[in-house]
Order: sequence, then structure tokens, then C-alpha cells
Amino acid sequence: MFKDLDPILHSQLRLAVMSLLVGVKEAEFTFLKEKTNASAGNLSVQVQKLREAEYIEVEKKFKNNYPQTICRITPKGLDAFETYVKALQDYVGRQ
Amino acid sequence: MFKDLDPILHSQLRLAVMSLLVGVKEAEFTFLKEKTNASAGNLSVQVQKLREAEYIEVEKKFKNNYPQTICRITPKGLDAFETYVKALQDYVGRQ
DNA sequence: TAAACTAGTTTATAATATAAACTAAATTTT
DNA sequence: AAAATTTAGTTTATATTATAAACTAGTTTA
Repeated sequence: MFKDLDPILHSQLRLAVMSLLVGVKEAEFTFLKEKTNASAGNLSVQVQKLREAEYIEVEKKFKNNYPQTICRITPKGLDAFETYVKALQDYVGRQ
Repeated sequence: MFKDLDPILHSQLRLAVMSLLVGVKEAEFTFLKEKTNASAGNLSVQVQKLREAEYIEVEKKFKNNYPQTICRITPKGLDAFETYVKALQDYVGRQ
């Protein structure tokens, strides 16, 4: 009846990050921060969790002398996102 | 961009309970327990939280000599559920 | 009448989310 | 050129949550 909701994705901020990454090739940490209105600390932690889960990959570079963190969704992450969205239908769809 | 997700509803078990209650006039605790596969303790806590939020109302009776707990969704709860579902679209819709 | 079962509640613990505090370097101001 | 401010984060501490374990209270069965 109710499939389990992936706890990595069932978190407002991580879900927002994944939602943003689904639509683009890659995104900067600062872009994600702006779009989600998250604090840098919170975002940093959640990005690390998504990376540990291998749902995203993270590249650290420098841009204009400043550190730059680039995030990309992985195939595994895309798959998990789609599975999560389907599972949600058990809960909110078909009312 | 991303509306906040009501933390009362952004919980797998509470969301499942609300999802079940949306579809029916009322439901027994034991029915909710079976359908959600939750432990009684966990369900008891989450039912109390939904009641505290006034998203459901809870009636305690006896049936065949055994205690019976009946749950019903309130208008406020239905409203919150619908708002939650709409907010979710920001995260999972429109990909 | 003892054991097992029903229908829960309470409590303890583990996991989570979040903000506050911090690091390190770059830039701007005085 | 030192001090203050800004950028781009990370680490750590705390408060909240979810969950299971333990418990309560009564009922049924052997």
C-alpha cells in the first residue's frame, strides 16, 4: 500500500536541491543556496549527505579567486528521485 | 520558488494516516496500524501529534469489551493536506 | 488461574535538521 | 598597509523527530 519514502530524499532541503539539479546540467553551491533560501551551513551538510548517498557529485574548483562548489545529479540520484516521486503517489495521489 | 512543507505532514507515517483518512469518514486505530504497518507505539505518538495540530479528531470508545480509538480528519486537516500536496508540486512536479 | 492476547500509552534512544560558530582567503575601506 | 568587510564555504552544538522498547490495563482462552 504505502511504499517507504527514501529518507535521503524525504527532507525538504535535500528534495529542493535534487529538484533543482534534475532540471540543469550542473549548479553552483551559491545558486542552490539562493534558490532554496537555505543557510550555508545547512546546505553544506545536506549536499554532503546527497554526495555520500551518491545521488550527486560535487566538484570543488576556484572561480575568480573564490572557491566554487559545483553539484551535478548522478544517474543513481535521478533514479532515486523518480522512485521517490512515484512512491509519493501512494500518499498524495488518487484521493 | 519552494514553499515550506508543513512539518506536521512531512512525515511518512503521519502523511500515510492523513492519506487514509482523506478517503474515509472515519477509521479505527487498528485499521490505520494495519494499513501503515506502523508499530502501535509509533502510531499512537503520531496520532496524538495530528490531534494536537487539530488535523484529526480522536474518539475513544469500547467495542466488544475492548478499547477502540476512532480517528476522523477535520476540515483544518483536509485543508492542510491539500496545501501540502500543492506545495509538493514545487519540488516534484514540473520536471 | 496462568498464559496469551488486544489495544493501546509512555518513555528512552537514535537519527535528523538546523543554526551558530568558525575557517580561510579575497576585497574594500580608511 | 592595517583593519574591517565580504565571499564561500565547513564544523560543531543543539533542538526536534521518529521510532522502538517497555509498560499499562483489561480480556479471552486453555
